[in-house]
Parts: sequence; structure tokens; C-alpha cells
Amino acid sequence: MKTNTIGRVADRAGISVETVRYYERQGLIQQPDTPPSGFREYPEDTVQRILFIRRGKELGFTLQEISELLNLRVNPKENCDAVRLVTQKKIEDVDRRIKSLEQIRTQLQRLANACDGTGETDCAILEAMN
Amino acid sequence: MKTNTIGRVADRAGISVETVRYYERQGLIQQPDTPPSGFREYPEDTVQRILFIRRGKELGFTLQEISELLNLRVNPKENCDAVRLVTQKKIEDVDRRIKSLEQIRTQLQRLANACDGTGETDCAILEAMN
DNA sequence: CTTGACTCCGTACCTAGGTACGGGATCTAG
DNA sequence: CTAGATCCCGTACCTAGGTACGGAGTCAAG
Repeated sequence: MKTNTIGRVADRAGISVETVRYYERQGLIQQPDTPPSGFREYPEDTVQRILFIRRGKELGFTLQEISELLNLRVNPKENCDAVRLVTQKKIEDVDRRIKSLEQIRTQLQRLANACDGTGETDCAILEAMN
Repeated sequence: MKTNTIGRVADRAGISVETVRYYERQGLIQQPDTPPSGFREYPEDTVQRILFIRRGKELGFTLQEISELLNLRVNPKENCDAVRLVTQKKIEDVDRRIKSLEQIRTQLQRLANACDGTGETDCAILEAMN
């Protein structure tokens, strides 16, 4: 298996080398322990991490929030209940977002349907709200 | 009913006067026809518009995208099918976002559940992915 | 063992989406 | 009718999230 140089990781994750370095500086992905030659070599899951970051961004999470999500973990060192509590909060946040999107979806659907009538309607999305 | 000055609108919508002006410059809300005294007076639905903008932003839409959503409208002047087509695209986009959020939700849920075991798990969100 | 591709790091620059400022006009409550 | 709150507009500044650059070191294929 080829080594995961920064360029390979960037390619596979669909972002630029510069952005990988940026995420590293921001602490979103860990720089692997002392690269042998001075060249970074990334663990396999780095690509997954970056894909997760991309998805999060598209959904309107800040890098800070994404970082928090990525750092959530259940392990013996952490208070289990504490982690579960935080995770629960995140889930509630996600639920709120889903609800919001569903509302927008409903409005869009209503707008699309408005066409079926006489053509006299002037129905913008705001008027399509409850 | 009190007149909707920029300050009142900003207050009611929960944003700053500066931001209202900014949205106006960006064409997200229309400056009402020649204010009588030089002072802006907004139509009633401006507050709703801004609330919609805020929601859109929280969900990761750009102002550009939000503007497109707000300008979608079925009316006699526009080709009805064209509007419906665009609206359909938007709906698909919204659906994708909802799906993404649901995936994240599932992962979070799995993470929260991981605690029930022995406490030996070190289960981060990435590992909670399929 | 060379040549072209890749990497290093630091620093500068860019866009979106605001936020702040300031001097002058206007409104409104007392 | 006056003082304080609002509004006007233009311009400057700020943060997040990158993007670009450039000189120097390194790797790997021929």
C-alpha cells in the first residue's frame, strides 16, 4: 500500500494540499508522529476524517463544531456519562436542523404544487409558509 | 400600527441595523419605494424574510442560495414549468442535506449507545460510521 | 545521478458575511 | 422647541475558512 503523503490524502479526499495543512494547523487532523524524512505520513482514516469535515461544512457546521464532533469518543479515560450528555446535546442540535430543513422542504413542495392551478397565483416561498 | 423603521425591523428579526442594511445591499430584502422622509419604511413581511434568511444561514446555505430560494415564485410572468423545475432541484438539495444529517445523527446515537458496554470501547464518531 | 514532481514552512492574500464608526439630518417625547 | 434617540450614507475594519507563493529540501523513475 502506497504511503499516505499529504498529496495523496488531499487527492483522495478531494481537497487541496494547502487545505490539509490548514486543517492540521486548526487541529482537525493530527499531524502523525515525527515523520521519518520530514514528510508527513498520514494514518488511513485521515481521508475519512476529511470527508466527514467536508460533509459537516456543507451542512453549516463550523470547523470548531466539527472538531467537537470528531473528538467525541467513549473511552475509559473519559467520564462516560459526560460524553453521553454532550452527545445527546449534539443529537438535539442535529434534530433541530433536520426539522428546519423539513420545513423548508414543505414550503418548496407547496410552491411547486401551486403551479397546478390557474396560473393566477403569485406564490413565493414566504407566502407558502404556514 | 407603528411604522417599520430599520431599527424596529432589526429588533423584531433579532439582527442588527447594520446587517439589515447589508442584506439590502446584497439584494436579499428590497428597499421600499422612495421613503417619504428619506427614512426607510419596510413592508410587513420583511421580518419574516429575515427570519427565513437566518434559518437558511444556520443550515449552511449561502446568502446567494437563500436569495434564490426567496426569489422562487410562481406567477403568470414566469414559465411555470421552469420554476417548478428549479424548485424540484432545490428540494433534491434539501433532501440530500437531510440525509446527511440523518447519517450524522445515527453515528451520534451509536456513539451514545456505546457506553452501555464494558467501558472498554474507544469508539469515536468515525468508527461509528458504517 | 539527474530531472521533474512532490514536500517543507512561513507569510501574504482572498472572499463571504458581517461589524464598527462618524458626521450630519430627522424624528419624537416632554 | 429642544434633547436624545434614530436614521442616513460611506468607508474602514474584522473573523472564518481557505488559497497562493516562493525558496529550499527530498523522492523516485529513467
